[in-house]
Amino acid sequence: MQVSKTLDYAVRSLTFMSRKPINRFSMKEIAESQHIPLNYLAKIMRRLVNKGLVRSVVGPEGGYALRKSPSEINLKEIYEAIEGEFRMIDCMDKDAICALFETCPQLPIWDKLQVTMIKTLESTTLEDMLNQDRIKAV
Amino acid sequence: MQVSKTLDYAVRSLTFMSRKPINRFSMKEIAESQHIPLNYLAKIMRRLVNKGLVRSVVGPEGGYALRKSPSEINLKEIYEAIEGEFRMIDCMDKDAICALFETCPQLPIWDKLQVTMIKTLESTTLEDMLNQDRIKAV
DNA sequence: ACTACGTGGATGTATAAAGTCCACAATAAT
DNA sequence: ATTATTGTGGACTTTATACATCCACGTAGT
Repeated sequence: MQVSKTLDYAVRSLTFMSRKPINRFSMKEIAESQHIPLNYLAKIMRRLVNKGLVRSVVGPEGGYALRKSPSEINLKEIYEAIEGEFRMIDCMDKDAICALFETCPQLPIWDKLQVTMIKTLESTTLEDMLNQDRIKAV
Repeated sequence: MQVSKTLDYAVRSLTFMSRKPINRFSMKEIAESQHIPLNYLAKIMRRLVNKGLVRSVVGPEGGYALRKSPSEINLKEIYEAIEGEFRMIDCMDKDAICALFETCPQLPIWDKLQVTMIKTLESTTLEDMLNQDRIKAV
């Protein structure tokens, strides 16, 4: 029940891109500013591109740009681009039919928790992150 | 951001113990009914005993019993017994001083999410699980 | 004394997360 | 056209953690 490093990297990168009104950030630029291994970031960016959160341009002067404004990109989209559909828990027997399914009192509870999480993720956008600047806050 | 199998095992076991007004469940009994490897369950139970959620009796006719009523045991306690303190995310640089800390716009957001999660976990008790019986519900 | 049962810790295994590498494709500048 | 730059796609390796197993020991009921 933790945010993976990979998801953190993705959020960081997108937040970084949200901060300046520039529409082209090179992978190198992002990787260095956010302390992310370049090749690993490449992999992450591909997912964001494929899921339509980010546009990419190849070649010299190439790089990435957000496809939507920061206020229109929420954490749920980012989560799903990186990790796939959000599921709080898998059934005991992940691959076969779970013998305990019918009398599984905790399932509905995890479901409820899941809904809560999804709603919260959905209602938090990149813009919200921008306004949280620690330096300002302190 | 997922419930681990181990936590699931713990919740299952405690829920199982909540269902009947008996105050002694052998490890074997729990393991079999919940399809949990016996030796692994042993390890889990030790944590629950150490954290004071469960009382144990050694020897013949020994076993486990809840120390509190199901309505007084919430998910947060169980989580913490198994996984330790709830943290949504670690700083980028887990072991050293994180270079990005001061200008880390996402930290406050993860904190907020964390608070939401903890509150929800805290307000859900074993008793809530009991009332969720799928068979009755359908 | 014997048996049933939990304890504690060491050890092993499987799976997933994190990270690396490289040949290739696209494009801007020369 | 050629070259330099930048992203792409996938294979591969490494490392960490979750999950699981084992066994010698302590305790208590008979």
